[in-house]
Amino acid sequence: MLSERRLQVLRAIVQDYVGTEEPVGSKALTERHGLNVSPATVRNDMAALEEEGYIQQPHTSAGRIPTDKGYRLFVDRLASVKPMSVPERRAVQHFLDGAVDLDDVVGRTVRLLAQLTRQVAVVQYPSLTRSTVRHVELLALAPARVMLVLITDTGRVEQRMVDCPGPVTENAVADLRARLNSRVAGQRFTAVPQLVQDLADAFDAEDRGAVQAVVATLLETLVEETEERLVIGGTANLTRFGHDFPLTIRPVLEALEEQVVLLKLLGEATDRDVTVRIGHENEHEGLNSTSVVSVGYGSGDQAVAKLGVVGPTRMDYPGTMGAVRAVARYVGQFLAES
Amino acid sequence: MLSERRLQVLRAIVQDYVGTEEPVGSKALTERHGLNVSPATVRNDMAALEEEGYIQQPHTSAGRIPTDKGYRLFVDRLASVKPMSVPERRAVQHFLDGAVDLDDVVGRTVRLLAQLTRQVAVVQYPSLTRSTVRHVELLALAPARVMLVLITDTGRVEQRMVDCPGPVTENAVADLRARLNSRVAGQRFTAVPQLVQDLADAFDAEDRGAVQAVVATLLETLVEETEERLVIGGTANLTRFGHDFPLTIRPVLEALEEQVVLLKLLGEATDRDVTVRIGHENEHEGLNSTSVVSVGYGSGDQAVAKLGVVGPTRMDYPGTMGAVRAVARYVGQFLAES
DNA sequence: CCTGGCACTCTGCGTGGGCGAGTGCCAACT
DNA sequence: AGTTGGCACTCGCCCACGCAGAGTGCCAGG
Repeated sequence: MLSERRLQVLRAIVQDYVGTEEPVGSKALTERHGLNVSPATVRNDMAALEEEGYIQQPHTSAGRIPTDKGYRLFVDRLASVKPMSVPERRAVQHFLDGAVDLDDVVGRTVRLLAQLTRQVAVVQYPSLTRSTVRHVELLALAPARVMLVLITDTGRVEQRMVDCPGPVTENAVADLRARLNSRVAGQRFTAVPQLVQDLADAFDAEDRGAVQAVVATLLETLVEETEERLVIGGTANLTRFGHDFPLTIRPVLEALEEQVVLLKLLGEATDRDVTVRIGHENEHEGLNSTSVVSVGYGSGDQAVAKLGVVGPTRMDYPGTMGAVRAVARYVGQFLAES
Repeated sequence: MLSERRLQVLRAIVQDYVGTEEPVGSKALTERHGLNVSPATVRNDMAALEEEGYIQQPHTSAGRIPTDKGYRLFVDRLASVKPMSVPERRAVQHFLDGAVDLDDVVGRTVRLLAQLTRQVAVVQYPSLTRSTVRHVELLALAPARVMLVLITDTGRVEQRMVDCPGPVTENAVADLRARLNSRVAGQRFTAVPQLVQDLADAFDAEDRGAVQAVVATLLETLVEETEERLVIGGTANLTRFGHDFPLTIRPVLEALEEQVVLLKLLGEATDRDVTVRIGHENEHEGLNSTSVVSVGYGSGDQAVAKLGVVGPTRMDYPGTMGAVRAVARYVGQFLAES
C-alpha cells in the first residue's frame, strides 16, 4: 500500500512530465509542487514507486517518467475529469450549430474534438444496430433495377442498387414499399430480419423474384453496415508526439487507417462513461505508445455510437477526458433536436 | 538550349535521386548509366545545368539534386507515363469489383491508389454540378417535416431535413414529388434553379409555404454541395518522405486536412490528362515540397470528379502518373456500369 | 569539345574530455 | 521509523578536434 505522500509524488511526476515532456527529478519536484519534504525523501519515495512499477528511469541518472501502470493509477485515483470552461462550451455549441446533415455533424465533431484536445479525433457514425428504421424508400430507376434507400432515426441514410431477375411494375414497387414500411418503420434494425422474412409470399409469382432480391439486399445492407463507418481527423497533431516520433508515428498512422482496429478500440468503450485505455492496454501493437480516450454518445439515454481521441500516453488526461465527455454530450443533444 | 547529352544527364540525375534519395555525383552517374563520357565531362554538363537552374547542390562538395524546374523538364520532356503491368491492372479491377455503393467505390479507390503509388491518395466524390438528377424523393416524416433525398446519375445521394412552416398533407407531398421529378429528372444540376423557380405557383395557398421551404432547401443543397466532398488515405506513407521529414510532414498533414486546399489542388487538374504540379507550383505553402499528380475521371466522356496523389517532389513520376491514369480509367468504367 | 589530374572544400563520423543533473546510500537527527 | 543533508558516482549531452571520403572546379593537354 502506498502512503498518501507517495501518491502525491506520483501525481506530481505525471503532471510535470505531461507538461515538460522531460524526465522529472527529485529536486524539481520539491520545488514546483508544495511538498514540504526534502529531495532526499522524495528520492526514497521514487525508489519505492519504481519498485512497484509505477515509474521508471529512461537511463541511470536521469529523472523518472511514469509507466503505463503509473498513468493508470493516476487516471483511476489521482485525477478527476476537468470540466471545460464556459467559453469553450460556448464554442462547442456554436461550432455544432449550423450543421446541415449527419455528415456535417460528424465532420464538425471530429474537427472540434481534434482542435479541443490537440490530438487525433475519431468519431463513429450512429450505429445501425442500435437505431430504428424511420423509412424505407424504393425507387424504380429502370425496368429491372430498383434503388433501395434506408433512413434511420438518427438521420443516417444508406442506399443500394438492386438488380432484379426480371422487370417489375411500378405498382409492385409501390406495393412492396408500403408493405415494407408498415412492417419495419419504427422498429429496431436488429428486428428487421424476422419482420421481412415471409414478405415475398404476399406477392404474385411474377414479382416474387424481384421482392426477394430487394429483401436480400436489405438484409445484406444491415450486415455490412454493422461494420460501422467512422471519420478521423487531426492527424497533424501526431507531430506533437515527441522528439523520437518518427518511429512512433508510423504504426499509429497505419493503425488509424485500419477501420477495423479503430472500431474495436471504440467498441471497448462502455456506453456512457469515459473510458481510457493506456499504452499496452491497447491490443493493437501500433498503438502501444498511445492512449485512447473514448465515450458513447446518443440522442436518448442509450448510446448509438462512440467517439474519442488517440494521443500519446503522455497526455493531459483530465483535460482530454473533459473535452471528450463534453463533446459527446453536445453532439447527443444536437442529434436529439434534429 | 541544352544539348541532348545534357538532357540525358538530367534524366539520369532525376532517376538516380528518386531511387537513392541521395545527392548524385558525377562518378556514380557515368557508372550507373551508359553515358560514354568521363566524369569530368559530366561535371561540365552539371555545371551548365546548375547554371540554368535545373539542379542544385545541397552544399559545396556534395552531389546534385534536381530542382523543381528540373523535375518539371523531366516530366515534360524526358519521361513518358509508365503503363501499369498486367497483373497490376488485374488487381485494380479485382479490387474495385464488389463495391456495393458509391461510398464503397470511393473508399476502395483511395486505398487502391495509396497502395499502388505508396503515397497519399485523394479522391473527390462525383461533382453535383456536372451530374444529372436521377430522382428527387420526398418523405413526409412528421406533419410539418419532410425529408428531401437527391439521387444523381453517379449514384451519389444527398439528404436534408426540411422544416415546413405548417403541416403538409401526404397528397401535397406526392404532388410536389411528381412535379419536381417531371421537371428536373434527367436534367443537369446546374439547370435546376431555373426549372423549379415558379413551382410554388401551381399549389394552393396553404401548401405554398411548404413547397417554398422544400425548394429553398433543394437550392441550398446544390450550393453547399458544390463544395465537394473528398476522401484521403495512405497518410502513413508520409513517413517515407525523407530523413528530415519531421519538419516537412507537419504542414503537409495540415494542408491535407483543409478540404478547401485540396479541392483547389484537384480543381486545377485539366479534365482528362494527367496533371502534375511540382513543389512551388503549388500555391499552398505547406505543399511546397510536394508534388501533386491528378486527373479527372467520369463514366462518360466528361470528367465528373478528380482524383490524385500527393507525394514528395522526389517521386517516381512515370510510375505515379501511370497508376493515377489507370485507376481513373477503371473507376470511370466501373461507374459507367453501375 | 573531351579527358585526366590535382588541389580544394565540404560533410559525416568517431573520439575524448568536461559539465551537470540526478541518483543511491549512509550517517545523523527528530 | 521516518526524514534529512552530505557525498561519491554514473551517465547522457555537448563540443571541439581530426580524419577520411566524396565530390567539385579548374586547367592543361589530347
